[in-house]
Amino acid sequence: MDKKKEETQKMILEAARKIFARKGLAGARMQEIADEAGINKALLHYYYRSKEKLFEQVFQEAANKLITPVIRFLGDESDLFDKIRNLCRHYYQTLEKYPFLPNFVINEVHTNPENIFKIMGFEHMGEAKEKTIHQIKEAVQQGIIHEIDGRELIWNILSLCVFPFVSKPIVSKFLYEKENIDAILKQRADRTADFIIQSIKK
Amino acid sequence: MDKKKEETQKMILEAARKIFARKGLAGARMQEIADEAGINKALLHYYYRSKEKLFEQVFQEAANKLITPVIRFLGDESDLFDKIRNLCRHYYQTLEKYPFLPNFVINEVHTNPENIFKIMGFEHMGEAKEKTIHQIKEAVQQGIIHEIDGRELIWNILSLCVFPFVSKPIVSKFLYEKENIDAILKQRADRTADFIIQSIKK
DNA sequence: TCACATTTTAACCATTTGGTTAAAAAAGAT
DNA sequence: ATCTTTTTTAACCAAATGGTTAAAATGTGA
Repeated sequence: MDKKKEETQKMILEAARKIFARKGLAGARMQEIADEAGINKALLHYYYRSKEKLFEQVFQEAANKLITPVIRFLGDESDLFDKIRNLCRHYYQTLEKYPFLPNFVINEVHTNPENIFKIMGFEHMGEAKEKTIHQIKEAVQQGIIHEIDGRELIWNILSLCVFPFVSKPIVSKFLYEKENIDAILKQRADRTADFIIQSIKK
Repeated sequence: MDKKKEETQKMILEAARKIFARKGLAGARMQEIADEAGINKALLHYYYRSKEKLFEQVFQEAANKLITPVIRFLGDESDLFDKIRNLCRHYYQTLEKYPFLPNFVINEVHTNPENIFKIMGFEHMGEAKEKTIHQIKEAVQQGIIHEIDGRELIWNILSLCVFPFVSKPIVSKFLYEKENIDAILKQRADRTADFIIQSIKK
């Protein structure tokens, strides 16, 4: 009995993910989510009281899956180059599964930033971030990599990992017209890490 | 008399830009745009018949300002490294003036891609793109740069130029907490070009 | 079969929102 | 001053949409 309950809830969440990703919070329609989930509006509200509640749940779940490992990678003891490879692989792997996530964040961070920052757990980011920035500074001083600001490097990594997913529809149209862009994206993870390491390595 | 007409039209377009950027097409409210422009809804509809028309105008104008120069840069005869520097400078300069543009494209390309592709003039992109891709291939063969696929390199440039603007609110929060992020963004253009060139240069 | 939980149906409500309209008012030009 | 254009006011409409409700139907486990 509980199985069925959980199953429908999963169906709903999956449908909500899809629709919210395509349309954003404002653009998404409860009816559309219900249709996508193969149920009706009444049942949708039976499980998730309101659109906002549903959105929050979907968003939080996805954001945690992306951010928690990032914090872990930034904070661990591994070598800088390994760290970059780990981060790239994680981003590409996770975003392959949740390609809607960046659009989510981008969409909603512009509408109500305060709320979104609360939902995304940025609490433990501080130390992890500082650790990596310190590590970069050391690598510069030791002459392992070229002079670069740690935050700038992190921002570059983020850009090269996330934007390809954000720009997928456009790039697919004007760069990879008839090819399978998902297959191409899949191969990018390690090459992106190489691109970054090549740029900073002395 | 015509001056006033044009002025209000400009006011409206500027207000619409702001609101559409923050809320997207679906999230934007005509009343809000009217308020932002300092006029009333009736006058708004007097000048721009419908929300869709208004959006199309705003979008087209902005998109052209971004894309037309890109096509020019991709298609010209300059050296590959200069080309990269030109592209980075153009993106950073233009997006500093129109930071809403990427969100625009991202938002709406997910809702109705066909329509958006029509509005954005991708017609002349083909040749320009091919020219640069060919140039990259030659540079690889001549041993000037490391082995890299032209489209991949272009995608990287795009990511490093556009995503910083897209991610500004988030990065501002968790990387540059109390600093002036706009000032930091401004300095990124040339350093981004260097980062790219450093990565590919042999 | 009985009791209970899940799901559907379908009507309904309140609010928001894009858009219209017509008349009055304000501003400009001549 | 008068004629025209721009702008405001304010009421209004229709459609879409989030959300509710209650009863019927369906399924499930004991």
